[in-house]
Amino acid sequence: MISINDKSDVPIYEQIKEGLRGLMARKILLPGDQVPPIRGLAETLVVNPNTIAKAYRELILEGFLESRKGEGAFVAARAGNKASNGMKSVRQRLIDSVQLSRRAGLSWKDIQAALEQAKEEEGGNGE
Amino acid sequence: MISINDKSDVPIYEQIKEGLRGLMARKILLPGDQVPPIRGLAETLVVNPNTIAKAYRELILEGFLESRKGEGAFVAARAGNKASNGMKSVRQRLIDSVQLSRRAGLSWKDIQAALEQAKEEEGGNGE
Amino acid sequence: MISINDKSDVPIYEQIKEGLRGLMARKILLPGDQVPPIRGLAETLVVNPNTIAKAYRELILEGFLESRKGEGAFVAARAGNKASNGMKSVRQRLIDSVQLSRRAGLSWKDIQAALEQAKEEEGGNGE
Amino acid sequence: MISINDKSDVPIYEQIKEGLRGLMARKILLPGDQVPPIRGLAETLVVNPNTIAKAYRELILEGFLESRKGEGAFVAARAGNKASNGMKSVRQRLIDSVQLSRRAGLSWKDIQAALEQAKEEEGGNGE
DNA sequence: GTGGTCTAGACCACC
DNA sequence: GTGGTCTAGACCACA
Repeated sequence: MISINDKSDVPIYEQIKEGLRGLMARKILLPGDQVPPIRGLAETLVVNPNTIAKAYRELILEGFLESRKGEGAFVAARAGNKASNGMKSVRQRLIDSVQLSRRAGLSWKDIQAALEQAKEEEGGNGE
Repeated sequence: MISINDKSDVPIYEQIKEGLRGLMARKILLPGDQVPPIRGLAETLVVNPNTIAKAYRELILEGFLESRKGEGAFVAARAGNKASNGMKSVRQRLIDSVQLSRRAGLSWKDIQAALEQAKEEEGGNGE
Repeated sequence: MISINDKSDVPIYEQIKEGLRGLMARKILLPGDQVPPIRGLAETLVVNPNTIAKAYRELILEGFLESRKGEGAFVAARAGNKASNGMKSVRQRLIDSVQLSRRAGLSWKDIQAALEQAKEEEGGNGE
Repeated sequence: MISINDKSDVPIYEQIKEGLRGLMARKILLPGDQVPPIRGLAETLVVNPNTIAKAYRELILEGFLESRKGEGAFVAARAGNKASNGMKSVRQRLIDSVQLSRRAGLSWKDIQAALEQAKEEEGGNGE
């Protein structure tokens, strides 16, 4: 459902937030759906439960999730639309990353090639 | 020679390291060449000399540079090859970044658009 | 745990690095063990936290330590073996130093006497 | 006549000074003897002539050498006796080095063994 | 002039 | 609380 790259310099809790937002934006997680319990997700992702808790807490503050005591956390009503907004930072980070690669000497051709490689590694299905 | 984006969340000293490694990989800086003096580079990049020193020191530890006290820092013998290898990791990081964006819900079209934006922000001259 | 001689011309951060590597090589610090927090160690050794941070950072780059943000720094998996190897270089440096003393005209007797003096200054407990 | 270890962290000019002082103390260089010309010694040791010049300059200031314009530098009258005094710093450095090794985890036995090894590498003739 | 070390103190991110 | 980055400025060693 969500995958983590713990070698990335992107904080784990951010990766989780973005993973969940992505699932919402792509309508895989729909309003009203329950998101995985903190403990369970922490176990499957092998991260500290506090880290999951932080991700959920922020998503709640940002209005993507709602928590119901004793039941768990659920996707909020208009989360799908909002999720597209939160995506700006993801985009900016990607741009930063490209610019860093440029400064490190990669040509645009190299970068395009890397992009193709990422596409292939994923399974090659365009979207 | 090297450019810095101090708004990026990539540490300045890392940007400097990668910039220099890029110049080595592209054979613009050749073994034996002197790299700019710490204080001078600090002045042109408008950063603290310690930050440059940190970058240089790590490049020395990694074998890309050699320093001769009182003389300056110089590109090490096999720095070019090592830098080319290091380039692979830069590339890998870019791929990681793209994959992370995908997981966060960006479409390939979004990613391509972000790439174009990065190109424009840079000045638009393809390579 | 670690002792510092700030009158030595060996940099403090180097003394700290070697002290820690020694503890690893002697299996007093085992893989997974947490090393003292930067600020705490800085306080007990009466040095600037940056100096400790520099030592830790280099040990991380060399693969002896791992750091987890917000948690602390920990002894890396195969640190013990690496440290034992590193010990060789310590030994070699000692040999270099002895040979330098010889070239400077010290007799073997002088050198032996110096060794005894070092032993006494330490507290005299053989090992 | 003199050998240099450019991997040592002892400055080259110090190694040269100590080498010369050692030759004086051991009566190999006698008062009135001419020491090698700066250029020649720089060439044989493969170091910067400035470095030799610095060593000579300091030895002159310390009274070990005398320079005669147009002729070269010569061992001063009572250099032999004085040389033994200069040896204190050499000794101290050796002690520092031993203490550093101790802090790095070497046992006294290790250190004694290293000493033996240095002796053997030299040729084994006690003095 | 060069690089190397150290201090003091700030601010940030993460847990 | 933890480590990470950066600044400002000092002092030293070397060429």
